[in-house]
Amino acid sequence: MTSKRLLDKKPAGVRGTGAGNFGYEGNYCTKHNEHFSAKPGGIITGKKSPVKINGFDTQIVDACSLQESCKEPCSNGNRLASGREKHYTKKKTICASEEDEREVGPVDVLKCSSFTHHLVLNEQKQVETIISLRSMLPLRVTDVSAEKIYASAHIPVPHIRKPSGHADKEVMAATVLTTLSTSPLVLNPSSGASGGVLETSSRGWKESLSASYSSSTSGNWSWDASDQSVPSTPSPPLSNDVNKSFLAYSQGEDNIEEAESTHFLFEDPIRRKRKNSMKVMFKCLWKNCEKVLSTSSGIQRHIRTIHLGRNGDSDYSDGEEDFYYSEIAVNMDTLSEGLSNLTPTSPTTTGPPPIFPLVNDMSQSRSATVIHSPLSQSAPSTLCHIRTDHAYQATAPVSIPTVSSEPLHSHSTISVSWQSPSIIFKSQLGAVNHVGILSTGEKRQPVTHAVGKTQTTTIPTPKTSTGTRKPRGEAKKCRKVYGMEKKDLWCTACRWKKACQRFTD
DNA sequence: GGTGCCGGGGC
DNA sequence: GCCCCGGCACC
Repeated sequence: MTSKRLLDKKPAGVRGTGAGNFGYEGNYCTKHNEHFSAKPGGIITGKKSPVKINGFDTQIVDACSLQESCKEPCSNGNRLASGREKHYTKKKTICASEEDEREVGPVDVLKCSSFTHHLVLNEQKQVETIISLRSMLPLRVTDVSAEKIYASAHIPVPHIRKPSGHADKEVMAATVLTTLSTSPLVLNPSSGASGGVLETSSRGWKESLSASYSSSTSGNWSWDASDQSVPSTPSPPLSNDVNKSFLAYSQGEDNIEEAESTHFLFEDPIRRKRKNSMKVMFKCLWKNCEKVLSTSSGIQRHIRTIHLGRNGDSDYSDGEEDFYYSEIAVNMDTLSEGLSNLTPTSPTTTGPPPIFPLVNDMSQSRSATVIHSPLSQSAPSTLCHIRTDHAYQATAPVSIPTVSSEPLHSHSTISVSWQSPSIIFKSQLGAVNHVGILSTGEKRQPVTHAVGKTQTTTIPTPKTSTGTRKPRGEAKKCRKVYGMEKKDLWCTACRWKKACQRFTD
């Protein structure tokens, strides 16, 4: 998901935060795999149980107004009431901010103490929504017209802003997210598994909290003005921050992607260099459909016509298509690299042509796997051997057994024999599934990390490209063995001042 | 200083 | 893709 897209969505997401509006309209921030179904009357139910958070009571909302309000904002793409199983795309809109809830005034406000929380709405019907943590951020867009639209006649619409504590929480949330987004734990792709990210991020979150806030005796959080430098790095626009950092929480795999966008925002030269090779593609998430198109309009049209059975010529879109496709970033460099690596260019290359692992599994597990594991998906499903005595590029026999029959999240083992730098295979899908930060384009890794390690250790990190140099081999090289006078006996790599291929450690 | 080799450039 | 070389780190 691109930050841009989120930004684009934001105005719609926060629209109508006026009084009386609970901010449900279109602001159903969901996790990817959250499936909702619509009950008669437009009541949306989720599979999760309602949760009371921090002891706050639930809100009472007129169901009709809710229904009404949840239709309108679907302009942002998250309409939930079609009755059809929705495949939510990763591009999510900004949830109703807590600002919304604060505006409500007397109505008790749910506090977001977890990544998602659910609002239970009475009037004999249950409504659950998932509202993301980022909803706590001060996204304040006052739209009077939206107020009119969404304000329910049945809901008392206090215009009194609920004071104190909520604003503090808002600031706290902003700081938390800011801190997260600037935390190396989040930014560093080497954090590995998403679980680790969550854990470490959580820790940093707590630490940053304790560092950023001082708690008064009344129990209210107070902002320490002297500590506003806590987000030690220049903060990008807060709205971007919201997206990035929250996703680090709620969408484990997404943090990779989001971290990438973070780098964009921070103008990291390295990232920016690679950014040029990134191309956003749009993948149809419809079951058994792996259509990937380069334009959103194209994929929308595809979904409309193929899957929704609508008139494809019509540009009219109610946004439903948005649920059925996902943006994926394709690293064109690694794409080409992977293809060239997998192509049996060497006469000694054995084995069948690489078969790209197919997206069936992907489409089933959907976006969660889109950026799941770089190597498990990037490696060809066949055992790929490359052997050549010549080219230093091909270096050594590299076998990458991967198991296409296993779940994608199972770890593939990478075995690289002898000194050769490990070749990170990037098949087409691998490149596609590599989103951002994992696709460093690095082909070579220090050999010390290459042998007998799982994929997590072979995932290139930006740091590996700088600073760490391959230790010098102990074995004599062609130069020493043959001497300068017999340079023609040297291996090609030695002649080219590359890593010797003949005498390896 | 010699060596290994990475990164980059020319063709 | 082949070939070369500057430059850097290691020994």
